Amino acid sequence: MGKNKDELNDLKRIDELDQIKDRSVRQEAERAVIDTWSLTEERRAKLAALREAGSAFPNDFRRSDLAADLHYHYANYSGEALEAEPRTVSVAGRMILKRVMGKASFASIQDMSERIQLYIATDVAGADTHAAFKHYDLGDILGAEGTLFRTRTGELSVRVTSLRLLTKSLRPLPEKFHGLTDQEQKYRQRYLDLITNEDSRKVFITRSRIMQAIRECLGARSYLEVETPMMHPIPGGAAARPFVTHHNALDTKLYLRIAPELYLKRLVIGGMERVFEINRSFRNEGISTRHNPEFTMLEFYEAYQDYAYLMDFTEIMLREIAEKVLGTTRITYQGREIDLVQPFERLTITQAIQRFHPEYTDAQLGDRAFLIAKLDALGISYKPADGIGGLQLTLFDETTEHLLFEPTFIIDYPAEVSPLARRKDSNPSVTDRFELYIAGREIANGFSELNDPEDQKARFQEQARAKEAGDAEAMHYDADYIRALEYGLPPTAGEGIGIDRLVMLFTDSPSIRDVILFPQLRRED
RNA sequence: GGGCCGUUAGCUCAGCCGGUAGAGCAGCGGACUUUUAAUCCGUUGGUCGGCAGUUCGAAUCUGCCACGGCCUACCA
Repeated sequence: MGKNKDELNDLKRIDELDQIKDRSVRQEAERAVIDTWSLTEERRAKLAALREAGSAFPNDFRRSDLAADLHYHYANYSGEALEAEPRTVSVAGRMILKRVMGKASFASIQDMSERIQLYIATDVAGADTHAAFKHYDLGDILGAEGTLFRTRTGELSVRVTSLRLLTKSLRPLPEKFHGLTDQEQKYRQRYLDLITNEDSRKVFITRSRIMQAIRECLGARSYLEVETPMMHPIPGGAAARPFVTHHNALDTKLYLRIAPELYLKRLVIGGMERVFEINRSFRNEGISTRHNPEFTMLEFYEAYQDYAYLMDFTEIMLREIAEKVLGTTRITYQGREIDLVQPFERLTITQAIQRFHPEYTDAQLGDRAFLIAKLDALGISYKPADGIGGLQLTLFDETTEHLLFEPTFIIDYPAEVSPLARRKDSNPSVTDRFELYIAGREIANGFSELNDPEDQKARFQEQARAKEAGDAEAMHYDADYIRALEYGLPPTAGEGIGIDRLVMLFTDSPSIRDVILFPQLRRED
């Protein structure tokens, strides 16, 4: 970057100046350093003056109202009504617009809810207050007391009687009209993005409401929210490469969890028949517009239910969230509309492939040699050891997944790629499992849980063999989990929902970084 | 990891076929008592991402590097 020199950098450079022996070169360099400071210099001087005068960072101002509450509450009050019966309020927030005139000025301050306009007139607030105000800078945190009124254009405003500078801002804000547009800076300095871009603020408010709606939805059905370890001695519950760390006192290797699944099922064994967890999982894989190394997942488990129930429930939950958060089940994503009120289609992997590629026959999709030839021809890589199911899934992932814009459950995943899912009674080579796709992306993954400890043991052993053979994403053998299963896991259905992707969908965000406050970026040096 | 695009004032951006840097906002000084991206007058501010090369001369052309964005590959 280099263009955003912070104070530390400047100090570093001043330090470096001492190394410069040649006097004229040094003077030149000193001037350069001071230039980078010039924009904050003025503000630092103002802060110094505040310190001289007494309390530069007061903490005794209390506000009576939030901007949005005032706008809402007085929406129907005319200017006359407000003048007839003056309402005294105190408001506080960051000054984001400033319009100074000779003897009266306007400022817009922004609090957590919204903006409200201040009117600072010499004849009401006093000449001293107005004079002081003129020296306040955009970005300063102000506290104001006054009475409500309406301006000529009808905007609800506070006619200020007293005004205080609560926190001096030393750095200038991004340009007021365009705001901050540089993507990198939006992510790195999210606070600036939040100050200047209302859209961005709204995304994170929506995110918070989605979390709340999920908790309400599950809470209403007697689910217990729990927190299980994020540091795992044996990573499990998903096929993914983990992050590795080390515990000093225990002198042991620990992994950041790739999924909470195995711990949550231990809890079901323990009698918590309905549990859920919303928190981060970590996968040591690529970063993209759809992947952040740490991502938020909801996982929930309910005893005495199966994957068919989960599909019904998922539809209900998504509708409930949409109604609560957006007030409608119709969402627009990147210009296309999705109505969650329609029942979601349910297709097997081969049905889905044939839906978009009718040229494939049942016989071809059931023929291993054909699938291999096709994948080779398409230049798609696959695991040579895979059976028909695995190859079908690879073909699906590469040719069909991204076309599933309408909410669609893909059902009956092959057992070989579903080591934790229960086998289908009518066909043990597939499982009672589904994945939900919306807007071409996997949003959820659920199944009837495998609760046969002996089958689970065999599947772990198979995974361990694959790991030996070099599959970095294959699962570890987890003896403790098998021991837990041997006590008896009731028949259970469990599901994981990628929260970040859900939020992307609900906020019409094209990138996962737009819905994560501080997405992982390369180090800034 | 691969492909494409980008990096110019604190912010948002111009800058042609190479001739040595511009606007708006912010800042500073001034005018203005209902503005709202306030307006008007004046003004400060730039190692043009870094390094090297071509050239009399590079923000501009070339190469390498750094960082970012988008697409792409594994995954949710």
